[in-house]
Amino acid sequence: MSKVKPTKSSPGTGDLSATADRLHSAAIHLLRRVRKEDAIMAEAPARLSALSVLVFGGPMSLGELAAAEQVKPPTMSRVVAGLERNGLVERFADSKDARRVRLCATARGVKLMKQGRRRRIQYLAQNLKRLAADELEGVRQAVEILERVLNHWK
Amino acid sequence: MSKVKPTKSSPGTGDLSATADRLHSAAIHLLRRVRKEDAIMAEAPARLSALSVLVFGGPMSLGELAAAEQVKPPTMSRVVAGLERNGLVERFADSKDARRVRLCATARGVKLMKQGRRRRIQYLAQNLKRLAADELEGVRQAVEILERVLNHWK
DNA sequence: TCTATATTGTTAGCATAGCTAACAATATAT
DNA sequence: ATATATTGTTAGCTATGCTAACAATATAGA
Repeated sequence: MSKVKPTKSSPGTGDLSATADRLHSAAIHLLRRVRKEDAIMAEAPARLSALSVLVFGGPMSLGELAAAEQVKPPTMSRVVAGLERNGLVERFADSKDARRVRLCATARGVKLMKQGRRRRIQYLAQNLKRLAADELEGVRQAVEILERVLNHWK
Repeated sequence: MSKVKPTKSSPGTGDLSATADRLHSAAIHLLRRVRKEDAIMAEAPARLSALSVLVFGGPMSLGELAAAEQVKPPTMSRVVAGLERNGLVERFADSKDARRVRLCATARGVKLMKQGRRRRIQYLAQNLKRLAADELEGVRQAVEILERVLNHWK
């Protein structure tokens, strides 16, 4: 996008602006690519993301899952309905509170996530080949930084 | 997320898998946050992204814009229709080829993009404050690496 | 030239995914 | 016992992705 020449000392506003824009744009395009790969799994991105939380985070209620995915309950309600229809998630009654629903990934759901993981390995490995080892390390560190920032976001 | 124990030899596979997953997840959550900010502008993400390409890349045809945004022409057709309805983009006839449409950002469209940029500066600046200068630099370099990878993606 | 093919963009129709508003069912507090 | 709060669903809106089918225009070939 913008050709920001390393403007002198202070990591200045212009630099930050460019980084913000480019990070935004990179995220958009990265997700578009990954979506094309995930299409083979016949599950849409929001579903895969929610399923991932259930598989790696363990069973939880609908509200908790919605909070984890930062969407409103009605949205998650429909996402879960789709996952349930496809046999990837099961609902159980909460013994303590009849309003709540306990959501669990099924064996098939877990299997699908593992397949997706394998697919992403292949996909990324194929496309990160031209990266030097230290560049890959740079990406890895940046992801950690981003996670930290996102977790403490205001 | 996943507890991938570094499975045997090849230095990368488990690590690469985790990086892939976390990068994917970080991108999803980053966009969700940014979308909440952009909501104030009353323009949806795909529109802002397309408008950004027009503002910073100059006028182009619908097909070119679709290619730049990696979506199919019908999708971009509707995105542009929305931008046009809101007075952010104008269409002009191509003098050489009556099938083609020349898309231009209006003054209002340019202004909106600049406001959005300013907003993102504030937004990111606010949330990157706790990053050390070298961490911020790390993010910046990682964005460059990602851009390069995305540009040469297969 | 006339005709066949290719390109460019639109429209229609489908699915996913976000939202708010309004509701039912259940828990909790007064 | 009644009022209020919480949890989740349903209905209905918008936006964004897709494919298929079409119209309009350009281009290539007989």
